[in-house]
Amino acid sequence: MPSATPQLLTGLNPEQLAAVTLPPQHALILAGAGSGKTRVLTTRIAWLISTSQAGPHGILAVTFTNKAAKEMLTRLSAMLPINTRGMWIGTFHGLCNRLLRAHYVEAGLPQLFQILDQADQLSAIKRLLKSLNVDDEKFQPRELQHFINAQKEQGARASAVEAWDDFSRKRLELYDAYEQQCQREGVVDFAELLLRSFELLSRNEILCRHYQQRFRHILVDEFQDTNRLQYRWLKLLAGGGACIFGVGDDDQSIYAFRGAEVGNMRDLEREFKIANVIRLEQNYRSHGNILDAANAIIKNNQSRLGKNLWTDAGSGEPIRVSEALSDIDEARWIVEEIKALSRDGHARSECALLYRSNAQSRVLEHALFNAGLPYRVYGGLRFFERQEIKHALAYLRLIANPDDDTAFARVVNFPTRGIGARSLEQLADLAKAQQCSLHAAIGQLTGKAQASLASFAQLIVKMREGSSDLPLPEVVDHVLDLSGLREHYRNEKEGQDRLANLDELISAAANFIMEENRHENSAANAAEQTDLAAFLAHAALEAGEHQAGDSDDAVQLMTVHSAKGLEFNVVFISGLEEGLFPHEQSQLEEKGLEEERRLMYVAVTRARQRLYLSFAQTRMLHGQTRYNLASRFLEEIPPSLLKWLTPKARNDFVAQPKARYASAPASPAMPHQPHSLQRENENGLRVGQNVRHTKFGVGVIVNAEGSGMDARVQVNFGHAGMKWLALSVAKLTPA
DNA sequence: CCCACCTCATATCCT
DNA sequence: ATGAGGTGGG
Repeated sequence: MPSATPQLLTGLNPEQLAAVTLPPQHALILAGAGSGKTRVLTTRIAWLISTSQAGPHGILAVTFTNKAAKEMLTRLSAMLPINTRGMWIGTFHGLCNRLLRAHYVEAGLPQLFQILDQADQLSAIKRLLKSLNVDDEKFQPRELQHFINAQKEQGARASAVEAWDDFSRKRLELYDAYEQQCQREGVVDFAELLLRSFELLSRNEILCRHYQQRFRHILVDEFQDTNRLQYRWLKLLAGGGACIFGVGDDDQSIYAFRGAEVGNMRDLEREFKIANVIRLEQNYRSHGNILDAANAIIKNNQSRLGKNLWTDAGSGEPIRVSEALSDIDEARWIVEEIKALSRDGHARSECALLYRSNAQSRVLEHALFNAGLPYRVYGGLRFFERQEIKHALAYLRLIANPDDDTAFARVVNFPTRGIGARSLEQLADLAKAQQCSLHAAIGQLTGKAQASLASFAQLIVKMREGSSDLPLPEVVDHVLDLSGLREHYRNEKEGQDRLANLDELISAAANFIMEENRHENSAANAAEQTDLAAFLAHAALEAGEHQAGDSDDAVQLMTVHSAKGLEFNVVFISGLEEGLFPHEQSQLEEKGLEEERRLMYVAVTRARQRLYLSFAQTRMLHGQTRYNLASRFLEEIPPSLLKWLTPKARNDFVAQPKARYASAPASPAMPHQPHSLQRENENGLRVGQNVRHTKFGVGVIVNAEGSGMDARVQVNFGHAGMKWLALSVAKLTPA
C-alpha cells in the first residue's frame, strides 16, 4: 500500500480501511445505515488521488441526490489540497445532461434542448393524446406516462418492444408518437436523459472509448437504487478497464417504484467477478435500542443479502410511542415535545418530523406555525414546481427554444390575451399537418386567430431581443414584466405570495450564476452553453432543494424518502397506521410490503439518540375522516425497547376500547371535538369501535348502514383489509 | 369566439 | 386543495 497521507486513513475501522485502500479492482461494499458510507466513498477518492493512482480527471462519482453530490464535493475539498473541478461528480441525470450538452450534435439534439419534469411530461402526453384524438379513458395519461418511463428505464425504445394484442400495439404506437413529438419540440424527459446518453455512447465508438479511457475509477453511491439502464450505462463506461466501486445497502432500497432493481447488486458481484464483498456493519450513528428496533423490523423481510448492524455506543433511551385521538392531536403532541426538547437545549434543526406522504405535512405545519416554531419543509411543492414559477420558466424556455410546444401551450394565453381553445385547436391542426411546432405554424395561419397569435409570436421575439446581452437575472426580470405575469398577479387578490416567489426567481437566477462561477465544476465542460439554458436545466433537475431560511434553527419536515442519507439527533415518525405506513397502495404491488418495511427501516435508522413513533385513531385525508389501526411495524419491534407515553394498547394494539367520540366518515362532525357522540346500534356497536372477528382478527368499524336483519358494518381489519359484514351473519364482538 | 365562474373528480414515494 | 370540464354572459 502506498504510504502517502496516512492521516487520511486514521480513525477508520478495519473494514472501512480495507474498502478505502482496495487495490485497483471492482468492488462492492455492503454498507449498513450509519456505517460511514459517505466517508468511505470520499476517502476512497482522496486516497486514489493522493497516492497518485488516479488524477482528478479520471474520477467519475455518481450519487442519487444533488444533496449527496454536494456533500461529497464539500468533504473532498476539505480533504484534498487540489481543485475538484476535474472530477465528474453528480447525479445520473446531472451527468447525463452534461454529456448530452457537450455532444448534442452526436446525440441528435438541439443545442438548447429543454428538460421536461414529471408534470411537463404529463401535459405533453395529454397534448399528444388530444392531437391524435385518442380516448383518454382507454389510454389514461398517467398510466401511459408510467408505461413510457418503465420502457425507457429498461432501455427499450418502442421499436424494440413486442406487442401481442391491440391494446399493447396501440400503446406502443403512442410511445413512438410521444418520442417523435419530443424530438420535434427539442425536449427530453428524465428517463430520456439516461437513455439518450446511453445510446450516444454505445453507438459512437470513438466517443465511448474516449470516456472509457478517461474515467479510470467509477464510484457509485446507493447502488441498490440503480435501475436496469443505469446499470448498463455503468457497465458500458467501465468497458475500457475502469474499476467500479459500488456502495449500497439492499435494506435501504426504496425506489422500486421508479425502476430501481436491488438485483443489480447481485449482478455487479457476479458479472464483475467480485470475490469478497466488504460489509460495513458497525454503526456510528444510533444508540443500541434504535438499532435493535431497526434490525428487528428488517428481519421480517425474506429477500435480503443479510447483514446485522451493531454499535458499541450503549443502548441509550427507549423508543417512545404515542397514540393520539386524531391527526391534529398527534401534531399538537409533537409540538409540545419539541418545545420541551428545545427547553432542554436540543437544537430545533436536530429534530426531524418524518411522514410517509407529503399530504401529511399540512397538519404538522399548521401546529408548528401556531406554536411559533420555525420549521422547514423539504420536498412537497418545490419552488420550481409552483405554477407562477413554471409560467415564468415557460417564457424563458420559449426564448431559448420557440419550438418548445409544452412551454408554448402553457403560456400562450396566460395571462389571458384573447387566444382561446378554438384558435389553439386550429393552430394545432395546422402544426400537425405541416409537421412543425405550434410557434412555426403561426405564420401560415389565416383568419381571425391570426392576429392575436402573431402578436404573441411578436412578444416572444421582443423578449429575446430585449434580453440578449443582459445578465441572466435581468433577463428574468425583463420577462416577468413583458409577459404581463407581474401585472397579472398584482391584480389577483391572493397573488402576494406569488409575486414574492417571482422576485425570488430573480434571486435564484443571481445565485445560480454566482455558484456557477465559484466552482466551474458542473457545466464548464459544455462551453457553448448559455447561462439561460444552464439555469433552465438546473430548474428541472433540482426542483429547488434550498428554500429560504436556511440559516434559521428550524424543525425539519420531510417524507421518509427524502430523509434517506440524512441523520438527526431526534426523529419523530408520525402516522404509523395501517393504510398509511405501510401505504395501502403498496398492498397492490407484489413486493410492496417489503419495500414499505425497508422504508420503515430507513426511517428508524435516521435517529441518533431519540426516536418517537406515533399514530392517530382518526385522520382527515382527502377531506374524509379515516379510522386506521396502528401500523404492523409497531408490532415488529420488541416490546422491551418501547416506552408507551399514552396508555399502552397491547396485544393487537386495541385492547382499550376507543374513546367514544369517533364519528362516521360521512358525518361532518370533527373527531377531535369530544362531543359528537355516535349513536350505538342495537348490538352495542358504533362507528369507530374496535371489534374482533373470528377469522379476520381485530379491526375498527368505519361505517354502518341498515338496521335489524339488514344491518351491515364496514370494518377495516388492517392486515385482512376492508370488509362489509352483515351483523346477522358475522360474529363480531367488541375488542 | 372568449372568459369568468361554477361543479366535479381526484389524490404515494422522486430525478 | 387543485385541475379539468361545463355553462352562461359578453
